[in-house]
Amino acid sequence: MVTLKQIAEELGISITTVSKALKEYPDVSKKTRKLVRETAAMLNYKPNSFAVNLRTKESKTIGLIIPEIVHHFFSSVIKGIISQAEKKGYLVITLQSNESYELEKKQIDLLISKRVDGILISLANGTADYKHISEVLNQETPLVMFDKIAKAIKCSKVTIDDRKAAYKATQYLIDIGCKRIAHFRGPLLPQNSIDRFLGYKQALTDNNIIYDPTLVYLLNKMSFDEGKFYANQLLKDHNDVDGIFINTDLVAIGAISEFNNQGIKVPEQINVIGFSNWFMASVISPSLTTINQPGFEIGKKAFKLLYKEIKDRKKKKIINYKNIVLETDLIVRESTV
Amino acid sequence: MVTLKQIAEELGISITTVSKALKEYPDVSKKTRKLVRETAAMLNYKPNSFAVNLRTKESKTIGLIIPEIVHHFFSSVIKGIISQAEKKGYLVITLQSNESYELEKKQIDLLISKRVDGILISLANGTADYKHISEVLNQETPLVMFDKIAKAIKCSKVTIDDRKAAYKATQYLIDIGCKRIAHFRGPLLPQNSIDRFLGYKQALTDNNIIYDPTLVYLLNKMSFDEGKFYANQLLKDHNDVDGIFINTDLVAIGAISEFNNQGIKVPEQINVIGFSNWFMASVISPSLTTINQPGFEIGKKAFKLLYKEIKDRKKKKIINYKNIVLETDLIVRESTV
DNA sequence: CGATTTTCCGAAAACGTTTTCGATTAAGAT
DNA sequence: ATCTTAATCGAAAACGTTTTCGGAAAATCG
Repeated sequence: MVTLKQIAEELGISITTVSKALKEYPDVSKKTRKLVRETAAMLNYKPNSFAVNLRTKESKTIGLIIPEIVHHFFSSVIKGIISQAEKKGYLVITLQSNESYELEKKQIDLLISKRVDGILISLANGTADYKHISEVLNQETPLVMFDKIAKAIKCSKVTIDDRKAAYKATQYLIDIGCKRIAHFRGPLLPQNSIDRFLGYKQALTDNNIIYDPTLVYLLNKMSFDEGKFYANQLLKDHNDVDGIFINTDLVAIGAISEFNNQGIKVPEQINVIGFSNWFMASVISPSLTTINQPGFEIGKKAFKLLYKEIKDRKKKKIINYKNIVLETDLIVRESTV
Repeated sequence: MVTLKQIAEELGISITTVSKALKEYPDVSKKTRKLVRETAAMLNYKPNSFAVNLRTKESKTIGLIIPEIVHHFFSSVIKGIISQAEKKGYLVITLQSNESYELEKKQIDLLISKRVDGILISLANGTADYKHISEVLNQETPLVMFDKIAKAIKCSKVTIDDRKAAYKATQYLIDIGCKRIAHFRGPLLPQNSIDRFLGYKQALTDNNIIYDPTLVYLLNKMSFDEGKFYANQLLKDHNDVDGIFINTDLVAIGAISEFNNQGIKVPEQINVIGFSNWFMASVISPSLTTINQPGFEIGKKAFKLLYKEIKDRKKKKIINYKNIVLETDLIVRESTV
């Protein structure tokens, strides 16, 4: 591995001059600059990033913690983050919390130890207290949250308006004539499922439909099988339901599968709307009407915010945290009339 | 940020002793070791990894280059790699080549510049020459390939036996009574689609079924829509096909969708087998019979090989490259009788 | 031609570790 | 008491870069 020293010896000049020449300092003559550049290229010189890091105190690396990698939405986010980071010369270290608070804590520690320049995180479902996050903030390490956030923490965030999106979905069901609209909701944590439930409820009351709690089913694992299970349950409990807004595409697909099996026609007998717009939703039949959750965009925006904060901190600027809320679209497909 | 120096001053001993105490050197007394440990903990000391890297010449970080992140198989691989790496104290930097040779080259350069301890890579479809890979190997940087590999390169590899898997799939179609079996194959690069085609062909001839080239369709983008398109084409060209082995689940799902639309019963009229076992395959209807490509396992094994090579190189051991070929299973579902 | 400015270069310190090797002290042996 | 050995510590070099600051040489000016 060739070093500045070797280039210096090769040319009979000092290390200092070589270093400055390569960084285009104005106080080294154009002639030597060129000379240094050429021999550096010839020797295939690559700066030792360990030394650079030590000297400059930054690694041009950020950490990313997500609950689950094998997941259409999150992998889209990762892609958005990485694509944007690469443009700015940043590399990203990805970690998976597996929805576990304990792991999340360890991983934050790991990243801090590695001295990443910043952290991007979507909280695990299991995370209820935020000491580990506060510590990061105290250490002056930039951090931005996305999707599954903690409202109480003072930092930049990028999310969608779950409540509004859910409202939009429910309103659509109402608009196409549904009178009895059920909802499969998620657990009490994270906030997202609460907001989606609230949006659903709000849409009902705004349209003078009385909210019936028995039409709301609380799922825990949010799996395909749970979708099937509760679809079956729903059919037993209520024979008059004509529309259903479901917290997650995967569950919705499970429900549709169950409806198919039982000979219930979607959308003729029951209209189904999912949430997230997983790729899957477009290829099943009937294809699923759903809310598009722009993962790639969320990732890009999250990185941009983090990048700005890193830069601002370096310039000792005061940083004002932003709260970006991305728009969601209702994507109408075959599961609604 | 607290350093060794600060701990040393706090205790009135030398930096050397502090460092050695923390690393449990036997030449520092148990008493001081304990003392140092305690004050280090009290001051919340975290070694500066930049300095450690510089000194030890290793970063405990590996690079990972994959063609596409938003992809069930690859994200499973990532998960496998990260989970295993974490256990061994390694962090992983993920990059996406987007199936582009140029990008792949740049990213390899980037990782080398960052001085990762090793590289894991699945080649882009666009890569035909391997100079960039050879360079890595020349630099003595451990590298292992997985899934989309270059047979010509001397390094460890982990793959599945595409040919055998395809043979298995085709044989199954024959076993359940199919007489006219079509195949949707992938492009000429990477090797995988060739091998799968070869496996298909072999199974036919081994069963005394004459190979009919008009039953093989070469797709390029391997998309859902292409699946639909060629399914339609197949129906026009041949009315006697009773089974089809398709290179990729996504295409297979497209084909099934087209068959559904045209009122062709799967599996009664046409049996369909896919490849990869994307999650999607289990939730569509009819659910898809397919070959399970164990992404998570591939990732784990790939990291383990890389890890071993990193260790061996440090010990100046001679390294013998391994070629791990993982078993695949045929997962029978509703798309075959 | 002397004075002043500009241009160009390099010495040296610093970043925070790790590790070698020699020094000092304490303990044990004679 | 002296000598040997073991136990404990620290000085210093090294990893490869960046950057400050001062100095020498060259160019400009009066």
